[in-house]
Amino acid sequence: MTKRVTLTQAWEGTADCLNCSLRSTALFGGLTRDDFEQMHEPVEQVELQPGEVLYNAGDSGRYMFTVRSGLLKLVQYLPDGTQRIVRLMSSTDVLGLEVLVDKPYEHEAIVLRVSELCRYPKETVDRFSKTNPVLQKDLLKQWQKELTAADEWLTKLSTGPAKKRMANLLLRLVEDDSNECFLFSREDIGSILSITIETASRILSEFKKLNLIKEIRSNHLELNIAGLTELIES
Amino acid sequence: MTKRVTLTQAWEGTADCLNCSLRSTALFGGLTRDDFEQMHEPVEQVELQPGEVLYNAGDSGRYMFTVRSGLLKLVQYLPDGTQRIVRLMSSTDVLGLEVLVDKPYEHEAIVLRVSELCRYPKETVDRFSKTNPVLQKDLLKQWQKELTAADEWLTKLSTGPAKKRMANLLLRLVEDDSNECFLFSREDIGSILSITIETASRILSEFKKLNLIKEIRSNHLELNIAGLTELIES
DNA sequence: CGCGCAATTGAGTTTCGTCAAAATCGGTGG
DNA sequence: CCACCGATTTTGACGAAACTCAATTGCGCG
Repeated sequence: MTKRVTLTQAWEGTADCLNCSLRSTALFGGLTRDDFEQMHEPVEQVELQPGEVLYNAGDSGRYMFTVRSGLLKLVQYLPDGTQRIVRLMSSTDVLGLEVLVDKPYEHEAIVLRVSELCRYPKETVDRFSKTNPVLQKDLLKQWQKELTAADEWLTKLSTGPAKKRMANLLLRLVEDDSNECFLFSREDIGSILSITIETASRILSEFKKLNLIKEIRSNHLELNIAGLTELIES
Repeated sequence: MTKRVTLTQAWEGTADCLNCSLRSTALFGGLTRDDFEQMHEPVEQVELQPGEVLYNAGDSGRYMFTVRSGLLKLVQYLPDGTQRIVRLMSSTDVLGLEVLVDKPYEHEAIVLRVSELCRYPKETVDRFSKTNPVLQKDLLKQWQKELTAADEWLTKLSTGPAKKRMANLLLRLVEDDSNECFLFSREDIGSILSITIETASRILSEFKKLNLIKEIRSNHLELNIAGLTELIES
């Protein structure tokens, strides 16, 4: 089991949205200085450590979150107790969209790597989206982004033989414009690809033998992108 | 391969949205008589036959669709040619939300059972959503509905052993308030559960032996709901 | 250095896919 | 009405892939 640490850290530090480096790609890109000054409740910013739980499935919260940096996992559980990671969230992704339509959080959100998040109440989004068509459209875009990600998760990471799924995962984890990526625990890999930790380990060992990957240092891989791509298309 | 029939049928018959029986649950539930009269392009209605293709992945269309009755599948393809059904759409579901954010259709939409659809251009939705908060919220709800469905598809129909996945599929296909359901081709079942047609067939045979299902007539099943539920939770 | 946890490796079993053959279904035409 | 055809489904035998259980190794940290 992955460690569970309840989130005790206080949300401290009001974010400086106007000078935010992500502003153009984030949800509040279309808001003006005036808008920010009119907010009843400021956007708060926080840094979270691996293992911390942002929220639990079923919680009825009023907060939404934008990822500034880092990586989180969204987890759901099956009736028989099986755990499944249904999405990975990183920079510019929005967590908790569902509270906007008055639903409780649908996943457990757990931090995988040190992450910086912005937090804002749904009322803020609600209010500005009524009059601001840009925010309105950005909301739809975020939702569509998540839906596309969900479909890709299904087709690329949950269909076909485990080796191809693993190759797809590795390519997805590549930090842009490089051929390197960081891995996480076999437990998490298994829960993403729906395989056991043993199979995950075996496949990675085989990939090393075939020179498809090279372990630079612990959990830091150099990928043979061409080779992995070929494997997927075969 | 499933049959492919191109959609030649003309869209005929303007829909009577004001008296639509689905109006309260559909996208235009919040519009008034005035709104409907102001539409540049009317909502059109059509009936489609099994096998007909509503749109292809990659098509850049301007139409969205609401399912009045029937059943359609949304299909995506993998690099190696594998086909995967990523969602089933039935009454009150909306197809083609992605055109609202100027994306081409992300799936191939194919009719599984005789279906009645309403068709409307995205401009209509765009225009009314700007001023109509109800439609605005309904849009978000539709998106969230699809996202939830996508997550459930992943956890229930794509995780764990094939028998449990099949049981989950059968329970999902139950016509409400009964214990009966209609099946489709083994090909489609396979493409939903990511198994071969042979495994699909074998599992159904075994379910019959175990009295988990009973075939009333061809592809029409009576389910032992308690038994299937137990299987899933074991 | 040694403890604890995660990861790897191995052996045996189960599940599922592949290939091939037989059975069934639906429709068509004699 | 029945015989026939093609397509789909079912069944069987075998092999490959993935899981389980168990033992071992490796790593981080006190």
